[in-house]
Amino acid sequence: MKPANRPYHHGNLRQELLRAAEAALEARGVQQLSLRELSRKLGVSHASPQRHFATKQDLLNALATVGFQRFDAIAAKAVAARGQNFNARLTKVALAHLGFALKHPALLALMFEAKRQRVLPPELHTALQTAFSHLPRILQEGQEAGKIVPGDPYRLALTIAAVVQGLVAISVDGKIKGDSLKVIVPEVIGHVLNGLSTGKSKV
Amino acid sequence: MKPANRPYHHGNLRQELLRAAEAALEARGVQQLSLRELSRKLGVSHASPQRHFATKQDLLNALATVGFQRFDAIAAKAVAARGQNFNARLTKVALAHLGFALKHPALLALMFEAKRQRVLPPELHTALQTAFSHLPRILQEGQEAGKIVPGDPYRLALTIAAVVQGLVAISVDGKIKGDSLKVIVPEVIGHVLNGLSTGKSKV
DNA sequence: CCTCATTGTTGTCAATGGCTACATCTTGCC
DNA sequence: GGCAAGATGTAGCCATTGACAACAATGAGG
Repeated sequence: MKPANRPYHHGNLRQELLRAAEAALEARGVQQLSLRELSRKLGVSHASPQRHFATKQDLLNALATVGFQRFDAIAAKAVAARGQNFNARLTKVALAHLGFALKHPALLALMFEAKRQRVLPPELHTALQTAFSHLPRILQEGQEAGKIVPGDPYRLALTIAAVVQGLVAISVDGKIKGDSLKVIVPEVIGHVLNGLSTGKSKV
Repeated sequence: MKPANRPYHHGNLRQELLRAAEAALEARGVQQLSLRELSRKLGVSHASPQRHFATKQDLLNALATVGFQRFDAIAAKAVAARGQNFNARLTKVALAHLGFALKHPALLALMFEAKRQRVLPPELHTALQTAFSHLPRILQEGQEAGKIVPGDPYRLALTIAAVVQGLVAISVDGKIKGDSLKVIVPEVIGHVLNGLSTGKSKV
């Protein structure tokens, strides 16, 4: 079965499994994801995944964890862009969030499904926490500059993330009534920021 | 196997299957949902579900459909309450949405997961559409009264629904950093409504 | 080199979803 | 009333799957 040119030890089967799993996930959904199929596709035996993921759920959790880590990296990058006004920065983060959602819809769904487990693996938990830890920083700066209404910055920030996540959830194929989220999100974020800003009356 | 006091024909196996499936879903998650287990629990043969749901996914879709229908009913009721100011009515709808989410978390997750299918069954599609058709009506009235900023009422309404749905998705066990969504949601909705209102400067 | 932990393999098992052929009940029609 | 036809439930089978256990190959540290 094994091509004989490939060494007995695969080398980095864990990484390859995650890669293949993500591909299969986006291609055919969680329900159709089979460990044995992954093994076949990678040319290894059907039991080898067990050395890296004790159970199928463990693999899914690992997948969700790297998902949140990538999400975190994107958000961090978007947040890092300094020197702009708050609205622009917040919109940037929201669009980064949206971009991830449009690029990896199945993975994002898996991430939030994994989060629903009764007890989550610590890595998943921390990855989840840190992934949503960026927005508050911006908002806090906004508050210190007197441009954002007072209140727990974490909660205020959550509003932005929630809007994007909710729009993604409610949309079908990244569209709402035929209009792309890429158009809708900035518009909606504009309304929300309008609500979070101190005394304004632009329309 | 069959107790002999129960007639050969169950009578309303379809309904019972849906009921049992929802219970099992909330109790143990989608992954652990087994048609055969449902059959055993209802005391019927393992093949009988096929008469009502050609495939397991069909059952899940039916479950999602009734979910959206119940969701729709709740939203409709909340919307129907007339004679109040717009903020109160919109908040009411949001809280109804939240109440559903807290009561049937697994079902709600299933609903939005089902929605991700490449092609959705027509009943599911229409149930989904109508479930989010109530908010726009209120907002439109608000616009006609000049209290809500102009724009497609459907999009504006979506903002409310998206916030709730997103908060639910991001929260863990109905809580965010230890604070119940029941406290957070009205607060956040307040901010968003502030952003959707015409000329205001409260705060 | 030689031990031993790591990683991969083969073989097996129970459970599952789905299929087919068959049994039983119900309804509509004469 | 009864009977034909469809609807609903059953029994048996199959391929696939996730998980487990016993064994094999590899490579790293002494």
